[in-house]
Amino acid sequence: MKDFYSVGETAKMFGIAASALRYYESEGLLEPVAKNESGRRVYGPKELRRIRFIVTLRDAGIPVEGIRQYVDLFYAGAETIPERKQILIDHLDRLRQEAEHLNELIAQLEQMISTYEDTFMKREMDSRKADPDYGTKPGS
Amino acid sequence: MKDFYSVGETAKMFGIAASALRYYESEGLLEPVAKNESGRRVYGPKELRRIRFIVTLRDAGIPVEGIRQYVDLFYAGAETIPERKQILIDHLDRLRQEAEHLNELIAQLEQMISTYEDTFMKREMDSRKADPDYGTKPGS
DNA sequence: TCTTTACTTAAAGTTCACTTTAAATATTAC
DNA sequence: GTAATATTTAAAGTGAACTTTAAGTAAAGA
Repeated sequence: MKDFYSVGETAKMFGIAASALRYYESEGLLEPVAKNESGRRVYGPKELRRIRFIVTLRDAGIPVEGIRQYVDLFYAGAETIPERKQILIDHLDRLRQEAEHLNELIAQLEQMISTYEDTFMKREMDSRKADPDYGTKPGS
Repeated sequence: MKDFYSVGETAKMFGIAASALRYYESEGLLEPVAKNESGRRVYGPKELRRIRFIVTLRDAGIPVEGIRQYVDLFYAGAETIPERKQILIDHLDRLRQEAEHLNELIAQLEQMISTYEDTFMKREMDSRKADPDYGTKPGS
């Protein structure tokens, strides 16, 4: 279709806010975007590719600062390819650890919900022994 | 060992900050903690059990506000057990979705790192065609 | 005893990633 | 032509979950 888009159109394309695009630019994730005669940003195919890349990494949980470093390396040239790769590998490690932790939490919650199904709720925060007021309001 | 602990000792026990304990108290996750003659907080077995419960739920990603609701239900009595259970089930669902999303992201990053191992880094943000300056600094 | 460490409160500060606002200009829709 | 919508900037605001600060009191260690 078109080759060039406004900030609003571009934002909609990626499901983000126009202000987020300006923010990415201000943070150096995107090079200064070209402006038309009346000072409005014009996004071409090159910008769209970079935005797609940024959105992917953001979605993967890489912080804006990390992406900025990555982009800086990109501009530093091909000799930074191993370093860039390492950034992705490091983040992959973090994601895997996170996934592992998440699975532990899931197991813990499942335990809370099913194993103690009938009795746990009576003991969750206090045992009957320790809290004879169980089941009554604090001041009653 | 001891039956009662200071805020600092208690915090250390759970690997959180003393200020976090005061914060939880201020947010109604913990009932007002007893104070000694000189106005300092004293944490007994009952408090320790509740703190362990709170820390577990926080670790599971349940927001402070959600835990406050849970605690309120606890004080409302045994008839709120189904509702409390539902809160945990709802959060379990959220965790499972999160885990699923995380696995997709992991697969995506693995793809980025391994499938395009040798060529991807040259095409990640731009293709050669679209960016003939690839590998040089922006202004060169 | 002297000093370092721990605790108290209320209130302000922090971090991250944006979002919102304000005031001005420009474009689009009717 | 006019009104509504979109854009611009810099700067301030947001939300969550704490953390830090300030000013004061108390307890513990040498």
